[in-house]
Amino acid sequence: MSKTKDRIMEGAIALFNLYGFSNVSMQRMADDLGLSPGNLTYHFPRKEDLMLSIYNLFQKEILFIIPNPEENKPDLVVFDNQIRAFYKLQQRFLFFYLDLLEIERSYEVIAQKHYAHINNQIDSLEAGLKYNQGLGNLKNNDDMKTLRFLAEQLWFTAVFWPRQIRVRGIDDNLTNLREALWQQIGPHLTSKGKNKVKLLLKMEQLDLQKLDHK
Amino acid sequence: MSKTKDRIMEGAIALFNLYGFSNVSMQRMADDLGLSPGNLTYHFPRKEDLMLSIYNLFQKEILFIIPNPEENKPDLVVFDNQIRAFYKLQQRFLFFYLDLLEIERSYEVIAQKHYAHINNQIDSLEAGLKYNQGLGNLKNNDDMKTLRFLAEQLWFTAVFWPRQIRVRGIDDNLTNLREALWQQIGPHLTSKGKNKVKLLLKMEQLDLQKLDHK
DNA sequence: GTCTATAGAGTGATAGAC
DNA sequence: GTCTATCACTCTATAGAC
Repeated sequence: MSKTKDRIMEGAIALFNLYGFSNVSMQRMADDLGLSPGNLTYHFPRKEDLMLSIYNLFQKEILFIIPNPEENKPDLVVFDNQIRAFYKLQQRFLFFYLDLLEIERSYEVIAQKHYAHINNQIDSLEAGLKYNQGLGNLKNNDDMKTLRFLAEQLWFTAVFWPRQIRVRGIDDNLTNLREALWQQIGPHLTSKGKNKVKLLLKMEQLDLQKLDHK
Repeated sequence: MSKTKDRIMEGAIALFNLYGFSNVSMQRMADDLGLSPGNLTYHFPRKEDLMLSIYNLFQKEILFIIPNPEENKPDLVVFDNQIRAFYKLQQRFLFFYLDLLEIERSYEVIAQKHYAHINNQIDSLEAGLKYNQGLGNLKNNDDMKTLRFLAEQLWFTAVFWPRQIRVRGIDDNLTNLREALWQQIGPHLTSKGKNKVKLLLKMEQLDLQKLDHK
């Protein structure tokens, strides 16, 4: 991968995050990156080619955080760490979560790829929940349908979080997302699971207090 | 309100729903409505003026379904009807729910108006939940924070529902939305409330069976 | 109220010199 | 690999005749 190609991709991500995917033209990108438009289209002939490269990068990075269903075995602590890592990645590819529908409308190829990706992500979440059911953290009387529902709900909340924040015009932070997600899991936890989560969130508060005193 | 003005607004809503707000130019609208561009801009000098008129219409219609917090006293049956009416309105102003962020990014005036509207809607939902707590349909040990959380979650689910559907490339229907919302309310229902909801959803199934036999 | 015509800026994408 | 120059198109918005 050439150095310039890399620079263009990272620059594009930054600009897309700032102004929104549709509001960054190839022209504007070239200006901001100190490149000629001709050079830009030498590396990425069409805007779609650039988007595709960025999309592949995105998918590579997210599969590192939330792996395929059969490999996803997170206990509650690991799951909380997955949320944190996901939030970070979401900030990095923010435009993607904000403008996803517009991107899908423009590029059919990405739409098709992403449909499959979403199903895979929800399957992974479901597998993780089932794993915790086996560990005794989640209630056993919850049937398959309930866990599937919960997985879809968690995906929904996490993925549309940044858009919701902006649509409402309020401030974003990781704590609120984590709270929203754990709140949804709450009713499905066993008492064992509940204690683990309480400990998890209490440790968090202690850490925060320590930071405050610094 | 002039007849042409009305025709333009309804035509614009239809086109926005079909192709997305950003993908319908004033030019294209004029063509599709059989009007000259000049005539269009006579009635609505800027695209923003048209959007503002549509937004005001939208707000008028939605307040008829979900009134202000102090007037919102829905028992569980009424609440279910509110969901149905909301879904219908959401289909009518579909583009608004799909492209809200893009509209807010383009028109600061609408953004400001809508921030307030959202808070009002969530307040109404919360008031409705509290009312049902008083009726004994919702658990009494749920504190204020929990009900607020639930109200935000319900708003979130309902508002981003159409976008989620499209982003995943799956088919939409009212039943799935209702199921998702009742699923979230489920853990907070008293046994009295649970029975009412069961009855509500069972009656629904009977109705559907009747329709099937027709 | 409705029309034609057009300004002026921005869009993605290409050609060809160096 | 990088540049300048430019095409063909679309966008919002305006001017002025009828």
